[in-house]
Amino acid sequence: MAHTCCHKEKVKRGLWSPEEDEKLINYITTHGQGCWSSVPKLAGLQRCGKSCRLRWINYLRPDLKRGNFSNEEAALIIELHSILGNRWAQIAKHLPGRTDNEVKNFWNSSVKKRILSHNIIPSFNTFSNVHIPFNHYHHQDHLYFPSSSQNLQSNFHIQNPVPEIAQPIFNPPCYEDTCSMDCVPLHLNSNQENQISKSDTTSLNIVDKLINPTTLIQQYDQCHDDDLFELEYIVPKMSDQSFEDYYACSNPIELMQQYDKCHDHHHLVEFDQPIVPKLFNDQSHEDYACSFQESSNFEAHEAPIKIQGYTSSSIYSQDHTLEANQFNYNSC
DNA sequence: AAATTGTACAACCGCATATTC
DNA sequence: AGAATATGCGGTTGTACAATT
Repeated sequence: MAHTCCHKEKVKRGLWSPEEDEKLINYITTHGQGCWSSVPKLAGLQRCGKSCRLRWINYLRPDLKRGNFSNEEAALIIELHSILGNRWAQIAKHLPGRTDNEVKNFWNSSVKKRILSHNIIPSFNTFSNVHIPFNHYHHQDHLYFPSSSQNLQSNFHIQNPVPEIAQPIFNPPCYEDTCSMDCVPLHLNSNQENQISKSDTTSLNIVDKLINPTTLIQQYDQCHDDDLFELEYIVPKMSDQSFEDYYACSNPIELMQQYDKCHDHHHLVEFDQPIVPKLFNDQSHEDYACSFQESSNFEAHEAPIKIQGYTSSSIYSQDHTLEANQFNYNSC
């Protein structure tokens, strides 16, 4: 069935011929990108507008890089995928000259295959010791926590997911070395701080949204020997980070404007988007901790919190429950 | 050499959201 | 305001080619 944009026309489908490509290139280079639904008629193509758009964006655009992915690109895709999940378009925005389709195909062929065959998440080192030029992306776009609907487990079709309730095997050095969360340096203004400190329910909700320690440890126990891919959600470890180590989840221009407004670092609350940790160069999977998908849902006004005294040891209490007074909230 | 299987990636489909009328 | 249309996205399929049997 034809798309709505071309229901009146008889449309060709399948692979594009060189002649069709030429017509489309000629039209777009002459007239620019506009209303795709009118392109087929104007360009003399028996294709639907949607197909023309896809062909241009994914194949004919002059700024496309094409060719094999470099090790740096591969590592960046893996890194971004651990944060963004299957949001290929978002990932592709960080890879100049690459399309969402290309990234998706690359993931589904090369990376996924590697994961399934080795039962690991390929780390940067898997694709050689590359230096990820994150500074290049610092102000160009935004990063998000994983969405609630997407996670590694569903992406990889894991056969034996970590069970909801598992018998924890406590091994203190392991947590301290690999999974510590000494500080979650988010930011809060005084009003918000008061609101939170006056409401245990609210503060606990926020903490719970950020981290569910019991499940974190249980899951980590299940797979801390390089099977980190089995963790439900992998996020950068948050420890001893300053504002400089964070991105705000806004669009790049907005981010820069907001950053300019408050680069004295004392008015971060003016950011109206959640703030997330910046990815570091040379991070390995050891630099990651597990978090719940709900972490993506915390609201901007909830984000500016600082939690101190929150170590991986302390979160492992005997009855596996959290007490509100385990946390100190400090404005920044 | 032919048939089969595997792989990469181009293209399509359906859906959600945005925009226009 | 709501319907119609356009756009963008992610999942999936189709196809060409390579590798294997």
